[in-house]
Amino acid sequence: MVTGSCFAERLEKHIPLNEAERRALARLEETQRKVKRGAVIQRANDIVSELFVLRHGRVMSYVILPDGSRQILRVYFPGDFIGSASTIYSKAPETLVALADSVVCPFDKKGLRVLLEEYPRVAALMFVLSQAERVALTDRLASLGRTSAKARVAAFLLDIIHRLRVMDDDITDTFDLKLTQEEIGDAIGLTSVHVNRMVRQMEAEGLIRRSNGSITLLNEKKLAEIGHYTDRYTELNLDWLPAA
Amino acid sequence: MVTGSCFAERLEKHIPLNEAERRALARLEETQRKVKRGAVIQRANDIVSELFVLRHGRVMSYVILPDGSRQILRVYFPGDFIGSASTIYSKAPETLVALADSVVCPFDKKGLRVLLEEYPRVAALMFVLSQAERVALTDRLASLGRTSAKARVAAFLLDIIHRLRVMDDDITDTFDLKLTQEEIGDAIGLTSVHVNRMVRQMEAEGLIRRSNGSITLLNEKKLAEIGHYTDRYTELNLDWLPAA
DNA sequence: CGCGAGATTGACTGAGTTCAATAATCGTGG
DNA sequence: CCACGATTATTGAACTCAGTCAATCTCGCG
Repeated sequence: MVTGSCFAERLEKHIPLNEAERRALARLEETQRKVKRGAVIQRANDIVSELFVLRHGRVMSYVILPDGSRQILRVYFPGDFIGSASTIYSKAPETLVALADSVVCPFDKKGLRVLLEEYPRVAALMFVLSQAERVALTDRLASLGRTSAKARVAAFLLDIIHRLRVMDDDITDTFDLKLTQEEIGDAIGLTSVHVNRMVRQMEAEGLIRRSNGSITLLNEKKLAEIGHYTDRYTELNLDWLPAA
Repeated sequence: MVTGSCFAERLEKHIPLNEAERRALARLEETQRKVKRGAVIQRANDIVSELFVLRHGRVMSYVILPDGSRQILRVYFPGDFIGSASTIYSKAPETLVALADSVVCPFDKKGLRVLLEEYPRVAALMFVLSQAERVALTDRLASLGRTSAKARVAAFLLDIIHRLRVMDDDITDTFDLKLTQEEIGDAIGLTSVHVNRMVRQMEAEGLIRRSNGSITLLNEKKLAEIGHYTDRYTELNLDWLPAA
């Protein structure tokens, strides 16, 4: 039997839930599906009616443009709600691939409907958290549109570590990226060659350290300055939502 | 007295509403505020608790990076819900400026709470439409990260005209952009000089025509091809939402 | 008519790409 | 546990798209 809900746990980082809400959210995670690293969870343009909560592991979403180039849209962590575009489109606009061996909990959008109908506070919360996603995306947009290669790498690394910290208090300054340099490039609009140059430069400057796949941020303050980075995950203010 | 709700009208482009829902939405637009072209509606980093429905005119949101460069995040049209980041942040992450003389309807986020609590179907609808915004942003992300200057201009123009068409059936192939070339550049991550080069090139190739501020798309098919553009506004499928 | 914002154009520069070759690492089967 | 094939990382050199700088032009408006 499932012990708890990853998604509820995430929401409770921001606002307390009551027992009924917690139970309702846990129901979304009743079905668990293991996916191996590299496996495609959802393919762009396939007909879908499922969405997912990511329970373990790591997932990315991307699109492939007609010329073959790839834009990675987002990297997801446990507790994230993914594939939500299927709530409005019958054909998936993006591909979902596991970056590490993962566990996803699929559920039909009809299941979401029941949740939204019966737990308006959860509906409000989900609407509100989708705003946080929106702001994160606009930050990326500014990063891609208006900052240098080095700034993009810095902002990307900071974004990842901040999001990991939301769910895992143990993380201090070191984390596993689980992305190749080519994937980093596809996320921030650079070639793998240039990502490499930036990464080595930052390493040479003592901003980061690398060993195996893991990265240590040696000077977060400086990195934030270089990347024009603003943390959008810790300062959420949800007091105005209905009480539990 | 207010005749109707711009926002409700927009929602009904996607799904029918009942009388009570319509009335509740109209309440969000009870207060109307006129803003002149160029006026700042909300300033980044100011403390805010208001959000807005745009009733008439046109508004843009942007951020200014520390080096002074600007990234325009989104252009808004009548019926759009703007400034929604104030639902989670007490300090505005972005600036809102009127691109034309406009009418916005401000309301406190507490007002949103009442709406979300009492009309779960509206809450669901708002959550779901925020997904459409998200997908639009990811399309822009792919555009900025992975496509050429010409492709970005093409995609940008197509995006604007498609969004105008959602609310205004009269629009065929001509529209007023109400943006300078510098602003277009700030929206798609280019300089005004290069936007100019692309625009003239596209004009010379017979893809668009310009007169005064208005633009005519002469070959939408070709433009969509160049810009790798996908229309995300007409194919929404919301059947699974609770019935009215 | 003159002013000022925006558009246009040309010459030059440079950040990031492309191409290509080599080195390091990883996963896997024997 | 090790060798081998396949990714992934690293580096150099040439190239190119878009940026920068700066001058000129256009047009709406007081």
